[in-house]
Amino acid sequence: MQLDPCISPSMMLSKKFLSVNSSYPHPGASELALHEHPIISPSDNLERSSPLKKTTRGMTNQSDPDNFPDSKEAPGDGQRSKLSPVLDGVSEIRHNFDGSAADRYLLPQSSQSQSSAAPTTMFPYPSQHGPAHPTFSIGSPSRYMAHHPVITNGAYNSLLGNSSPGSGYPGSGYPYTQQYGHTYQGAPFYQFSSAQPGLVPGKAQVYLCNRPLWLKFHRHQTEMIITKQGRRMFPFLSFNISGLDPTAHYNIFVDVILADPNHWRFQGGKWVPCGKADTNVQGNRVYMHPDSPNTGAHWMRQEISFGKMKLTNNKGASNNNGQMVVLQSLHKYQPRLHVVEVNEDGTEDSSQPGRVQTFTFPETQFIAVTAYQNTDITQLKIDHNPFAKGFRDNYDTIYTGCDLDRLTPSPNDSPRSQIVPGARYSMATSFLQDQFVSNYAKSRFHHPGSVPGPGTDRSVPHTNGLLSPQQGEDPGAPSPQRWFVTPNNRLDFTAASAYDTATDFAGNAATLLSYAAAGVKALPLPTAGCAGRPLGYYSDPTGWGARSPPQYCTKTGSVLSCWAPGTRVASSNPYLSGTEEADTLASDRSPLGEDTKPKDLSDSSWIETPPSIKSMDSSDSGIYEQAKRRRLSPSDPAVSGSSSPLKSEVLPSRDCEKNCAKDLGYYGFYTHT
DNA sequence: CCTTTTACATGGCGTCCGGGGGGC
DNA sequence: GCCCCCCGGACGCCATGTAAAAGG
Repeated sequence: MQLDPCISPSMMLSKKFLSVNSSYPHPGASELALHEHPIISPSDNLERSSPLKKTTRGMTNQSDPDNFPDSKEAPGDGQRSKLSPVLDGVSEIRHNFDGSAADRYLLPQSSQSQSSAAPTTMFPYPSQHGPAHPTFSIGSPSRYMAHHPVITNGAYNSLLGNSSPGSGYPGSGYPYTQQYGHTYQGAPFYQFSSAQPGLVPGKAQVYLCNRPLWLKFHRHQTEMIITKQGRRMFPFLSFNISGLDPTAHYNIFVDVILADPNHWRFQGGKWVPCGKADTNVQGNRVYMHPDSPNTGAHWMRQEISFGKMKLTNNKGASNNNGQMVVLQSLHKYQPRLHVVEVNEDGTEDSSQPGRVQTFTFPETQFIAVTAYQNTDITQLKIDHNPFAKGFRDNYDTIYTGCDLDRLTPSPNDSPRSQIVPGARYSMATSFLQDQFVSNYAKSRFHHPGSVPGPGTDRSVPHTNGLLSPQQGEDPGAPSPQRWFVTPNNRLDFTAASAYDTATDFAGNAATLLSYAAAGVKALPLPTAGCAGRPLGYYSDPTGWGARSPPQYCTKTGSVLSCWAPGTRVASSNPYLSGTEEADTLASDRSPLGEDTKPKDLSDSSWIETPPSIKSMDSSDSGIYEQAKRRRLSPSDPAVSGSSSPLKSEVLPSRDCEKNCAKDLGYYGFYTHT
């Protein structure tokens, strides 16, 4: 992989976003998005007076999401219906970042093309037959309500206006449809025009809190179950936002649009396009966050979680359930986050255009299915979704990794606390565990000898399956449970300044921040290796840590500027980029003293391969193979041999260290591009 | 044959209720 | 004896993936 110096954001825009005139972004759009992250000076983001410095007034952010689990109960429902669109000069930002190495190194166009030349590639990124992302024109007011595939003149407000009286959510009223229809019509992939009157420079910076987990799924082509009654997403969408005006009011919602025009089928262990997507799908495609509308301070104070958002294939559900997003099975979708500035009463001020910002995270793409196709995805879901603990019957039996720093939910984790948004943000331990990425999977992803390929066919037994999370424990990685933050004590982006001073810890700033933002509950941290670890999340200047740092995307003037904190290019930025390719740089990282400590954080925040698992993986140990099986017989020697979780905990740290040492090999694997 | 639907088992949380212990 | 608090069990609910049946 060729790495190029940072390209100016404007260049990126002109080349990547503005020059696209085909109906769809080229087949590798997703990959491009994953690898290209224009880098700008953080100062650009401060174009406007820092909202954080402003005095907060009229805050109405005390609503407890838990009190409004349903759209019907959400405050301000009535107001939302009054929202009017601001379609002119909308400040829309396409936020494409996944934290790839591109955060630091931008791929040349040629590389981009190449990367996108393999539409069926499932690894490291899923097949992107055809465009991976919907395209839309900022200049097109219809983007918010285009009825697929035809863009209608409807407007954002009209959509809102269509909301059923009983539901404050646009869901029922949002005739949201696929946006990629825009591209069908040849609309520019991205369209920014500084000449647009009223265009407000991008203010918000958003990052996907649970991005590492998303990436894990993304590697295998994420699948999301859709049912008639609705199924929650897992991983669910969770964001942290900064750069909003603390006193201004915003509506934040997610819509799900077709990522490409294809109908997909899982054949031969991989997803392949099969015919055209059904574009005549009706139903709600929007999920308004229950807290909407609310102040910027509210949105920035905590994590914005969409854990209650449900996916359904029941078209009728769109009329009576704002929580439901109607999708079609075997279609690929792309969720998007929209931030709309509104008046205090929740109405949109049409006199001030450019108050809508859209953020797209390619790694959150998924294919809607009624039954899991790829067993890898199934296993990932089981291993990471606390609600699926019942299927981890080998969870605590065969894995002997050092689970002191478990990254994945333990059997004692609370699924609800992890998922329930709002007040339970303060109980973010749940979220940490739930959305957090265990290390184990990475081992297989990074195994030099087993380049992750397409998922196995469901009829095919696991031959290279996944290890249980427990096995994936990284001895050195601090468990999210051990990262503690005073409840409701948000670690704002400003806290990132700590990155400048602390070099002892490498970590996932994004994750930490998200957790902090969520108000991670303080937990006793008896573990020596982790106890006393400060709340602060420190990056390693060497680039070792912070693989998934907050990635900001903002727009300065007409320029879309995305950057990953810590990008090496922007030396002034203390953050480090968090990318898949970043892993490849691991080998370049200078040792950080003790193996386990500095690396702990990075591992914890990233999906590093747990030493224990890696070693097994690399050695093709029988245990590893067994671990990959969905179910293990308790009588299995490998299982009974380490039946107690405690046993794993008392494993000599020496073993962990030894295993950790082996990790380098895996990191190195990706180093060679 | 493929996809979708449905019933089922599992796990966990919240609520309710009763029992036990302690204080007044 | 009364009241309060704590604890634990029962129950309901929710969410999950699995497996079989049903549908096209």
